[in-house]
Amino acid sequence: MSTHGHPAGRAASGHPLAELTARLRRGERKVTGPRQAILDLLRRSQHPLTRKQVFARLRAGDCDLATVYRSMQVLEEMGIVKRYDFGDGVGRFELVAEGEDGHHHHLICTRCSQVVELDGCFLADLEGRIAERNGFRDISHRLEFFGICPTCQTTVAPAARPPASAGD
Amino acid sequence: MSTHGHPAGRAASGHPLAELTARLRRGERKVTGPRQAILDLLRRSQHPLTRKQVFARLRAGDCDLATVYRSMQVLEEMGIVKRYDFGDGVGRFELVAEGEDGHHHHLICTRCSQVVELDGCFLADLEGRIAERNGFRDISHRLEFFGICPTCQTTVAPAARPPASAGD
DNA sequence: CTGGTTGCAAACAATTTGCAACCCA
DNA sequence: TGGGTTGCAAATTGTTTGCAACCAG
Repeated sequence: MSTHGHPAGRAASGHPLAELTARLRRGERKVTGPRQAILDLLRRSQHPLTRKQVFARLRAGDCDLATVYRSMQVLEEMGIVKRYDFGDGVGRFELVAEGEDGHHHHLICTRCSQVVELDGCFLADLEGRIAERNGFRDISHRLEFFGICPTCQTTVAPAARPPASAGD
Repeated sequence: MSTHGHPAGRAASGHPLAELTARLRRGERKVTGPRQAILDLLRRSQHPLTRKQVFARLRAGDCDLATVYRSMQVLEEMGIVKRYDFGDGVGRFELVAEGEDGHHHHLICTRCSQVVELDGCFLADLEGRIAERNGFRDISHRLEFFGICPTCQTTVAPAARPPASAGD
């Protein structure tokens, strides 16, 4: 497990659109225009997108905002996308590779909102220990890192805030 | 560092109301009725509360909902409370002991929303490694654990959902 | 064909803001 | 007394839902 850089098989061209739509069909769902547009958009994105960002990047008329909401919900239920929370109360969605659970973490710049994908997870043992000590089962976790990226370190501090807009 | 049970000096009677209001004064803020009511409420709570929960538990007329929003913001800016996100998009607030940063994690039951406070943090070294490899500075993180608590394990599964209402 | 989907608008919910009255310092 | 605070209401913003028209299978 590496703890830096872009992941190997995730994001970008790693998901042919055809494979994604096939997953929809297999799940008894229809392959519609809006869904293809959304999947194609996520497919070409390296990092998680908010629903508003997805809507904004769609060509006007491609899909209604309400449909983006409904689609993300369906895709999440089917395990095709996974939702991440960067602590600002806005859900962000990322494609999950076929057959995987998509679990990984991010390093987010609190100045410019740049996102670094961190491969793998390093908390398996800790998680097990915590589950045991507290008698919990089916344990999981959410973990994200925040900091100032190299670029922003050389810049005069703008409006230091938790991650939010920047990419919109 | 322990990884279980209720923390030693946090929560509950650990914060005399007088100490809290003193912190307000020191921060050039006024000690008002609503603020005292909110602080007293947080003081007696073992776990983080949402703004709506705070409002609901106040005696009617003690404070307006808009004031709860404004107060939590002031208290957060002053470092008197810290916000936690349990992944459901709802901010939860917990008092921070004088002079501390309040950093710790939670173990949340996804069935009944019970919260276990986990003392201390075990990611210092990992955090440093990640910062170094990616050239980030002022790094921090958010980490929460989820699972099924002992009680809910013996119960017929209700509406398994991410943590949300339950305590409202 | 036909039921899952979508667009559109209305309904809800959560959070913010304007402003005059109020009250702590 | 004066400026930070508050209550109340209206304005925003984010998310969900009802329903008739539509279209993928």
